[in-house]
Amino acid sequence: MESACVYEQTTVVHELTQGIEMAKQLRLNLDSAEAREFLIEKILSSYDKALFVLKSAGQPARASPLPESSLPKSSITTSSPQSTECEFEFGQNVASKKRKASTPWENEVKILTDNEIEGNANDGYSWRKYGQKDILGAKFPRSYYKCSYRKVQKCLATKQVQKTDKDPTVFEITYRGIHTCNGVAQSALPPPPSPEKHEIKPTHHHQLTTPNAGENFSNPGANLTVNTWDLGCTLPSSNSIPTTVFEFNDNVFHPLNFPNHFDEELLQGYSPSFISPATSASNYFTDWASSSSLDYPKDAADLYPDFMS
DNA sequence: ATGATTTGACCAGC
DNA sequence: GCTGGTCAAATCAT
Repeated sequence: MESACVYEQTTVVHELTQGIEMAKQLRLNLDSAEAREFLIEKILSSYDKALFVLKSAGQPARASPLPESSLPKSSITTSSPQSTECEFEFGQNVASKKRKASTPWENEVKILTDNEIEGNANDGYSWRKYGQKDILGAKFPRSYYKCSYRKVQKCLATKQVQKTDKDPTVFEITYRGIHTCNGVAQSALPPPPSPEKHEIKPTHHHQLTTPNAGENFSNPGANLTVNTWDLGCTLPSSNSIPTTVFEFNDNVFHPLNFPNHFDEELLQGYSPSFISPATSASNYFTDWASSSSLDYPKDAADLYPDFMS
C-alpha cells in the first residue's frame, strides 16, 4: 500500500504546530531558566521530527524499521477502509461545493484527537463552522468548518470534525485543502493556557497528534505522562524517534526521554524533493517560520533551502 | 451592528 | 433515492 504510511503530513503539521505552541510558551516563560531550556529543546525536537518525517516520506521502502508493536496505537487514521493505519489523501478538487469521492482532496489529513474542545482544536488556524450533518452509521453529527479567512484571503482550507462512535471524547478531524491565508495562525490562536487553569485530561487514550498537544506541559501538579510522538503506522523508528515524555511534579515539568536528535545517518539520503509547496505541512511551516519569533535551526535551512525559502 | 453559529435546503455523486 | 458537502437565511452572541 503505497500510502499506507503516509502519515508524514499530519506528523509534520503536528510537530510544527506544536513548535508554535512551544514558542509561545517560551515567550511566557523567559524568566524561568528551566522552562526555557525545556521549551527550547522541545521546539528543536519538534522541528527535528518534522524534518525527519519530511525527509523520510519519499522512502517508503525503509518505513518502519521497528515493529509496529513497539509503537502506541496511532491516532492518525485512514480514510480508506482498505488501509490499515494511516495515510494522507491527495487529490485535486478544492472546496468545491459538491463532493467528488473519486477525486480526493489535494490535501486531506485525518487525525484523531481527544485533546479538543468540541471540535475547536487549537490547530493554529481560525475556523468558522458552516454546517453540520448527521452521517449515516455515525452516532454523532459531523461538523464542517472553513477557514475564517476564506473570503478575505480566499483561503479554501476546510476541516471536518466528528466525534468517534467508540469514544465521544475523541474527535476525528479531517483537514482538507490548503491554507492560503497568511499570518492568521497566531492571531487566531487563543491565549496560551494558564498553568492555573489549563486542564489536561489523563492519558486514557492515545493522546495526541493534535497540534496543540504542546499545551499539555503547562499543566502543573498533575503527575502526568504525555506522549507527543504517538504515531503508529509505519513510523520510521521508535528508536530514532523516541517518544517525548515528561512528567509534572511539584509544578515543575521534567523531560524524561527527550528526543533531541535523530539518527543523523537516517536523515542522510532523504531528499526533500517530495515536499509539495502546496501541502498543509508547508503552509504550517511557512506560517510558523514567518510569524514565529524563533529562528529555525540553521542546519535545517542548510539542508532544506527550498523548504525554508 | 457585526460576526459567528445553527439548521433546513439544495445539489451532485453514487 | 440516498448520502455527503455546501449554501444561505435565521438565529444567537458579543
